[in-house]
Amino acid sequence: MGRKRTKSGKIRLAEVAELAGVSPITASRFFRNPEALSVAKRTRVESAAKELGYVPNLAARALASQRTEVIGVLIPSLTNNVFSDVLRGIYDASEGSRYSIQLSNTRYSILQEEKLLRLFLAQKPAGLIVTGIDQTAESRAMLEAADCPIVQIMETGPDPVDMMIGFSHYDAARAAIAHLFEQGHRRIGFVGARMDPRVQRRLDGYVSAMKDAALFDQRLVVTTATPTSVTLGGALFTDLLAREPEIDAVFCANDDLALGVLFECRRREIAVPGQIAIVGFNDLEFMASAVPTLTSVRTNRYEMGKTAATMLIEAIEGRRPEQPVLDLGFKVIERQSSSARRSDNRPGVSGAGAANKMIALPSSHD
Amino acid sequence: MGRKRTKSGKIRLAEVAELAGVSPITASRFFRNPEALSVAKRTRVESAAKELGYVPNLAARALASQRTEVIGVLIPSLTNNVFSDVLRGIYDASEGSRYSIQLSNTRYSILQEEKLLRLFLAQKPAGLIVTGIDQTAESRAMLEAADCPIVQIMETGPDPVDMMIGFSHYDAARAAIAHLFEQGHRRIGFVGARMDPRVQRRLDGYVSAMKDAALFDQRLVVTTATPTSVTLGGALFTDLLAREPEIDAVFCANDDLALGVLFECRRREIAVPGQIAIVGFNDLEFMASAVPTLTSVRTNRYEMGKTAATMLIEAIEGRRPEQPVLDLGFKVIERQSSSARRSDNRPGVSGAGAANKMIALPSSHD
DNA sequence: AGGAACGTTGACAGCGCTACCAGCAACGAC
DNA sequence: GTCGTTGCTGGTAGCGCTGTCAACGTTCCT
Repeated sequence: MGRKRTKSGKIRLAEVAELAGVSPITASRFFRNPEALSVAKRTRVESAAKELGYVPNLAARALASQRTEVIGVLIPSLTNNVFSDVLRGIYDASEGSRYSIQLSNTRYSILQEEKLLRLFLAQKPAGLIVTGIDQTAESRAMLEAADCPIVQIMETGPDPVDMMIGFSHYDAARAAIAHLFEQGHRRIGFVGARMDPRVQRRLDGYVSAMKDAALFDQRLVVTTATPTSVTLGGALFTDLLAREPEIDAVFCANDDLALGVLFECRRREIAVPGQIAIVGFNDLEFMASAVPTLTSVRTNRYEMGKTAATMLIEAIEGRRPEQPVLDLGFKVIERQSSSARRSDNRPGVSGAGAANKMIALPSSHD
Repeated sequence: MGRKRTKSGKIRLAEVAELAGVSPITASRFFRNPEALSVAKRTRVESAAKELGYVPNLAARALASQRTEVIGVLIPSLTNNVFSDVLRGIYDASEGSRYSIQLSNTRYSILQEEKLLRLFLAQKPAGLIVTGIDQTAESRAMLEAADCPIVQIMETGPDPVDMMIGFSHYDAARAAIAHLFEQGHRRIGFVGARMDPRVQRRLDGYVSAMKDAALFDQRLVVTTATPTSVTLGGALFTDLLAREPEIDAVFCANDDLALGVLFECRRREIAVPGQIAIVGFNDLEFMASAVPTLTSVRTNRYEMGKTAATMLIEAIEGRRPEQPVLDLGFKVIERQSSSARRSDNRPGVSGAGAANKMIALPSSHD
């Protein structure tokens, strides 16, 4: 009557239990909460499972327990370097745990995010990682009604749904501008692409810092909804120069744009930082090795992903972190591209030689 | 008797069936094979499902049907730009289908890959995408025994497990070297990092091309197992120059290295391409916007991911592609950094000006 | 010595869905 | 008119695991 071996030849929990001489339910407990077993049975089940090469059937487990061991991750982009670092952190943290990552790409659309959220939630994930704090009202309601831990990543803000880990893009932008002020720059342009909420907040930080110094001018701001790229950095900078030839610095909303600006300067024989200083955002690896080296705002992307996933897993397992909102901060990494202005006698258009001399400038930090 | 509404308040198939006035099994069929229903019942079930907001329980479905709707993807790195493009293609292709992507990172370890493969296979995935053709014997055996379609991506080779989509890294490297030969370069260095199998094959292609021209010299090759980076490109190039100061071109195993070499040249005031030509690999976005623009070998990464996933899904659903092995090819995109050597009178060390003149050179393609 | 408290174990009854097969009507072939 | 054949539908019986609860033995307290 009782089926012996399953037709597919797969090892089931029942086989393990039989070999170990315990009931199936005891074997089941071994995999969920080993401490609940006596040491004798624990070792018996363990060796039986190993001997048979038992692998639990996740679908059956999910069905019976009414929950899955899936962590849903919603990010806006798969190509942006920023997110690949975050993702790597998330995957690293999930590795070795029982949880698996289910990734979806919102493509910077909060409507798409809402749709994906609905899909995820229907499968009762163990936890959820979502990007940012700008969800639709509907998404927000779903998140709040969800009976699983949730971490919002990439930025901090008031009113977290549950846990939150990130930093203030607004403050980071202000710090970048403050650094440029310190170095003696005054007419500082802003170059931004994609203009997702976090880039927007960087712009807000830029605007407020400039206004505080009574230096704000709308003509200094060039943005586009187009996805970011190095080439785009050059194009936006070209626009900026056309509007406002007298700028002495550019704050770029990300490093790709900054690199594009650097190349465009080289193309136009504009000395960096002699004539124009450049500051990027994120501190991608290449910033330290460009010529001149490029100043940027370092953000802890890998740590953000890793910590988010770690916190989430802890919370799933009932150990809520003492500190549900974490600000990982940022750091302005000062390099050659934003060194102090030397003098007023700007090098002429044949300034390529001058640009080369920049190499002699000391790299401030890092 | 029969339980009415599930305690969790969730809508089940039974509720949909009841509202539609059909048996549960008929409702079930609607979601798997709508054509099998009469038009009347089909529309009834459809509207009932919509009205109740029914979402199928994937765990139950997987348990009952003994298979999942998960496509496993094994890639070696999450940070490498190359893979993020491939991944984007895979996710784009899976979107809208019933299949979900389960991603794992082998970290360039075939042992790790074997472990992950075992894990994946135990959950009976609907299909599998694996990177490359260098699996362990054990992995290979598991793949061959797997009863699901499999696509190997990133390169082509003999003896596919099932389907395969990629290109020949060996041929691509040879084409890059042939291009440099055409431009008059002879002492061509090779710079490579990580040295995973595909980079190794690029090196093999380089070696064979150089040997064919009787120009091979072991001192021209600088490699390291270290993961690639822009900074590393500069360091490896420095090594190469120390070994062999008389080189006139560098073939970089990827674009990050190429950018690092470019920066190092700038730092050393070596004219590109006047004194040294640079060719990269992959044709990342920034290559077209560097100064000088950088020649690279374009590979169709996004298409590779997208086509792989599309082929896989087709195969899962029983429509095996007529052509199970697909070579997506490559293309040498000739840009300023590898333009023809002009003359023998090399510009002096103050060659930065000369480098700037490069801007005037026409960009060949793209 | 009695009883509470604890730690450990097992029986039962599904979780929500689908594979399998049987049934039934409608239709055409002979 | 009988017999397949086809198209559609439904019943039965699980898929492999776990939640719940009861039962058991042991220890410790009073």
